[in-house]
Amino acid sequence: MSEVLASSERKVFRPRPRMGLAELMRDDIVSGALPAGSLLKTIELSKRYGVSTNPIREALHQLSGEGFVVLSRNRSAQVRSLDETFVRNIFDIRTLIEPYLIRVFVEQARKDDLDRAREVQQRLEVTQGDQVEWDKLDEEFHGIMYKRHFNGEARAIRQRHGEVVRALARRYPISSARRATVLKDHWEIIEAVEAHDADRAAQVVERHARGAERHLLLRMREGA
Amino acid sequence: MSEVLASSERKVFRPRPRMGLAELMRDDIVSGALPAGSLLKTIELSKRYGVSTNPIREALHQLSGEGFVVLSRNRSAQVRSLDETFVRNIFDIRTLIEPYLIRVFVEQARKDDLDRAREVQQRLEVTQGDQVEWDKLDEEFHGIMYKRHFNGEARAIRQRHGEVVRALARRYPISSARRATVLKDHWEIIEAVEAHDADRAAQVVERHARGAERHLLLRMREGA
DNA sequence: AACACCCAAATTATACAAAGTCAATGATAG
DNA sequence: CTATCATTGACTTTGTATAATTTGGGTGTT
Repeated sequence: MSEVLASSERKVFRPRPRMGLAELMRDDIVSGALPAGSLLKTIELSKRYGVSTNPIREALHQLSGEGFVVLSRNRSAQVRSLDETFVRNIFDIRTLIEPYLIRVFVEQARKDDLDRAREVQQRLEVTQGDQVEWDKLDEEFHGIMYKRHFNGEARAIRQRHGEVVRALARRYPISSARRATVLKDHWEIIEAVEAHDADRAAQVVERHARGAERHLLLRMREGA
Repeated sequence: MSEVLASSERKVFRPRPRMGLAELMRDDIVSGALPAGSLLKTIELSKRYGVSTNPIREALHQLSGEGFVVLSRNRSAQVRSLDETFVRNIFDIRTLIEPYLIRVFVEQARKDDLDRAREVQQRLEVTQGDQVEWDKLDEEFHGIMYKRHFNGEARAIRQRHGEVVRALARRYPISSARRATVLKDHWEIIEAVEAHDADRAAQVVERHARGAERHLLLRMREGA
């Protein structure tokens, strides 16, 4: 019937544009490309990301579940502000969860896990300038210790919070002093795990998280 | 142009059916109406709930964010199994978060909060048979102590986990022995808060949560 | 200032097209 | 003859498009 819209004009069902529209949008939120408080209108977003409104709405629902946007009926979604309070909240939870996670690793750590951790740690030592590479290795280091924990819920919470923190850290890069402290903490964690000292490992991990929080907050205050 | 579909046949845009399709579906999941592991096909669901597939897809995304269903690309969503492992995982996290939450309440508790808590507690004492009423009051009791905590992320996690547990508890009702223990725990919490003893409050709350976990697991094993 | 009205945007319904999944079927090699 | 692998087709999800309708906020009138 209607040849008005020739096939040249019609958008042509991008098969798998998606390796995560929600992930894309989350990155844009945390990186500041979608500023806190801004109104996310589905049509604008659909233009911005080159998809129709349906996937946008689904992504918004997912992000709402994750706490990055606030939905209200018949109103534009709003970007959740990622301020100091938010960072503090996230790190409070992280400070509870990470010691809980590491205790299991102390008991179940295999030799090849520890070898891998040491290897990653050595690569961290020589990674100087590159923030992204550093973040990747740091996540891998901790990921080795948590990835086999039975509590998938806890792992998921830590994972989500980690993504926020990493994205924020890209905005406020790490100092070299902090890097040195991180490296020291990591070696101490490895030592504690090798010694099967769960209490010490948990304690170091907690201190490690608190240190990361303090450093990020400091950077946010002076860098904003 | 097309009058082919007369208004008699066309579904007529239900104006505000939705105060939570996702909530409806979540209840059906936790209550077992949508059995664990079953495949959630969007068309079937749209018939079941009397809406079109669009809202269904959005609800599925939200439930996926909340962890009740598992989405994989190009495959039907699957209902997450709410088994013992899941309960244990949730309570592990709850056992970390609730003591953290109560500590702030010990410091900030107002007189009217405590009065209200006592009032709710007295209503709990006389609530015998009604599981739903009991759950409502129990949630209100703890809600009083947590609702003003600054950490909205932690509150949200606890809230979500609480909903699951309550829904499961409807399937495996509480025993009268457990009720007595809960009442004793609650008075002990009130006492600790009044005495400004954060450590004791945290300790009691942790024990309270562990007790709830043990009781629910027991019921699940014998009741299934 | 109170009120009605209008408009932009969201919400829902529906239809259709493209692409992935899965299983059954059939062909082929050993 | 049997086991393995490729093809096919039904079913399902994912995406695009558009119409009908509600909602909430802003605008203008009294």
